[in-house]
Amino acid sequence: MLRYDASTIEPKWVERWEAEGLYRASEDPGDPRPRFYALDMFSYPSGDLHMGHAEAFSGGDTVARFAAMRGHNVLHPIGWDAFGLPAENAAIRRGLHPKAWTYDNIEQQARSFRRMGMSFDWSRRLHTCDPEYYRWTQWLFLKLFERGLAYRKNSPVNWCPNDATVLANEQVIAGACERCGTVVERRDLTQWFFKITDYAQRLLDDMDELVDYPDRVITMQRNWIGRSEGATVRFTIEETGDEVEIFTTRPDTLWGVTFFVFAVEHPLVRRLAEAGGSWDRVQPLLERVRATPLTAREEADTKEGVALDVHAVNPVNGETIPCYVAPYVLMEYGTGAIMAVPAHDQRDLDFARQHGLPVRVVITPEGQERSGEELTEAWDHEGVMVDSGPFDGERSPESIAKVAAWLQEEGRGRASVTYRLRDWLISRQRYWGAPIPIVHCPEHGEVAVPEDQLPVVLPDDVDFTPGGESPLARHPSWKHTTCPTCGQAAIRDTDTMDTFVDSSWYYFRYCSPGDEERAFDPEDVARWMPVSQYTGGVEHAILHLLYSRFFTKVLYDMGLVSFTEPFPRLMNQGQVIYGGASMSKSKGNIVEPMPLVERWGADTMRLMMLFAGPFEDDIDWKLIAGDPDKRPGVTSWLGRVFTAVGEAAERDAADPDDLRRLTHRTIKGVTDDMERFRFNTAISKLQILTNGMRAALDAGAGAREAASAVALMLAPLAPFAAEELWREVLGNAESVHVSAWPAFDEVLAREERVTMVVQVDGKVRDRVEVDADASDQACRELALASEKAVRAIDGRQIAQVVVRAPRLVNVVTSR
RNA sequence: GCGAGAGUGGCGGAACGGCAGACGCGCCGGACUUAGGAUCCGGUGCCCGAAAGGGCGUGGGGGUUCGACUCCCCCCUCUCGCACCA
Repeated sequence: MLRYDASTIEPKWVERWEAEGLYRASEDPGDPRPRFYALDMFSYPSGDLHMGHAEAFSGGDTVARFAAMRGHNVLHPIGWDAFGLPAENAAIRRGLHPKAWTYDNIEQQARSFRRMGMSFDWSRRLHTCDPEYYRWTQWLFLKLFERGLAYRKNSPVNWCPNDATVLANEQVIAGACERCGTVVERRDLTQWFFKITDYAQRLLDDMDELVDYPDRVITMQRNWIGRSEGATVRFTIEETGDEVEIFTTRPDTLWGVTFFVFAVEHPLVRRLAEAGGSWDRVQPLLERVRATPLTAREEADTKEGVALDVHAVNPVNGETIPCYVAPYVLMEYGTGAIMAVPAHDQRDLDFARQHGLPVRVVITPEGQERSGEELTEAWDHEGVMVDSGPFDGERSPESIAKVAAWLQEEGRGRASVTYRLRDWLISRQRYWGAPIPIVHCPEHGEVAVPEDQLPVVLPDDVDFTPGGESPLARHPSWKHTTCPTCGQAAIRDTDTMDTFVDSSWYYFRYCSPGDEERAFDPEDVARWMPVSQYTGGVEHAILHLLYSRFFTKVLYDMGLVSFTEPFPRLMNQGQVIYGGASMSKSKGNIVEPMPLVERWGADTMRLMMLFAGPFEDDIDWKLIAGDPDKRPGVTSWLGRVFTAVGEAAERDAADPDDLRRLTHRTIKGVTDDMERFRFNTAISKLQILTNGMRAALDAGAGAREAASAVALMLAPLAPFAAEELWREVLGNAESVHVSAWPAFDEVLAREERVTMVVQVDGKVRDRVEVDADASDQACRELALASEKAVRAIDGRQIAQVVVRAPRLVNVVTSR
């Protein structure tokens, strides 16, 4: 009897596949096969592979293998997103150099990927921390700089006074530094930004091209970009004559404005406070807010604010209203100043009540009077405009566009659009990243490093522990250079780029691995891209995907690529959790995939992941794993597949008809499931076919056709077992992974006899075997002849008989 | 607060508006075994019943339909995302 033993099968095929170059994408221009670019979100080398990798790459690899068997020339590359803070911090904790730590992890992960049997084209392997790679990251920075899409400005950041370093928002936990627990401060630093806001509208519009995306990713991106339509209106400060613009989505409430509020960072605040004589009251507020960490700002309490003691003139009615400065108005959104309409905005109402400001109702529910003084909740629903000059009686919200048009005519404002999206801050005052290829010249300012001097190499001999300024700035010689323009002494930019810059273009590089002349060859990219199927975690639903979409549009504008969306199809795997919570070291609930692979095999690991449920759903390992020393269910199944295929291979008899029908029905169903990434139901159908083979073999019949079909369909899911069966047991010469996906015979796939359900008044009373092509009339007669149905009808009159041949007859009685 | 998604046996999960619980795990019983963490066979939603059979069942309540896990409305719970966005 043929026994299944992963430990002898799997290492053997890892080596043979490698020797045969089985997964190398073909660059032969004469290759007639359609291309298929199967892309997995590349790995971050923070240690060995974890369960999340195991699941995501199991799915991605299944997609790639299925595409290959369906006749595609598949590009399935792998690489490492290897720069960045997590690696740097982990290395510092261990007293290692980030480079050594990172490359060690990459090697470890690469070994694990091989052991798992991933069908990668290893010849395209890349690491974003290689100078050969980040040279082109720097080149892309320069291209953005040339186009005015990379610029420097002063911006507030989170600052840990103990570690003396800037922290990313994600590193601030409850207002404190994640490493030392010190309360984080706010500092203003000059930083590099990418002008992604220029592309806000295109990033929205082009979502139409994302043909197969999870809805929630679309929604999250849409919300993140946060487009709001409304109007920009110009108010004048009475005391100083300054003109101040505000953005509002509700220009129809302009006649209800009773005060005006500035954000604390608004550039006019100090001047106005001095003009109004309120500076001694305003200054403490500004200082307090400045000292508050950015992350805590958002939770800051309600309606504090200070009167500036100056006034704004409402351009629609000439009214004079008091001005305030308050933290609830954000400098980052709109213009950093707002018109306040307490009757129709809850925040404004809260503020008005706190500060004793008037409330004026200008939109009322149809036919109702409302007094502002009695209002407890702002009215933000539709209604009719009142006390609104020329617009009295107009219906809101339809009137919004009319008011905006009128503002424009009158020269007091204009219809406008505002986005929540902000420019992408890419500066990091940390060591482990691609240096920003800019030289600061005392005479010429920010000067691009000439392309032929790239890469600006990250030096190894750096004290990279955080401590006051960029580690690169502390290097004794690195930053000293000459200005490319004038040759005078100049200083390199000592910041490095956000890791997300590295990962925003790696999928282009895969198309032209090792190209020393350019980031990628447009012809290679034209041949392979856009990506056919992108697979990865939903945690990248916003940043990585948005940045990649942005980069692609910039490259399109540069004429280097002919498409504007890099990933029209995206598949998100769920997370692997444990006991309802994410796995983490502090919870002590981490389960690693490699021990499972060593013990039961990579095929078992893959099948456990894919059979656990729909690919996009979370997997709670605690619920599906069972005893780690006991043979998992999917392993037992592979064992049954082996014995059945082994017996079938030795038997001469033909497959019996009912097994043949089951085989073809299974091919049809599994093909459909695979196309829709329904791996769990595909596996279930293969298990049913396995059971069918067992029954046929036990009855003394053959099962060779079924055996071949099983081996082929198993190939994308359990590649080692499938290969062993295909080549060693069934005696095929070619690898199962370059064999054609099985075809099915429509006639055989159709069922011959089906179970017809007989219902009486909607309740199942009998089941009758009928021919699959039975007529309505025949089904009706059979149903009415059913003894059980007759008993259930119990002599009542039949009001209606619903027939859905051949599956169902429902006899409705009158009562 | 706003937005999105999800609630089905002991568990993971199946079900073009038409047999609810496929497939698997677990469990129960049996076979083979020195052994079982191996393998094979049978059973397994809940309740009543010896059985035949009957009743109840997809978070709760309404609705549409001959027929609803599926479609519509309201509510509850959970998960995720955003969160003073003017």
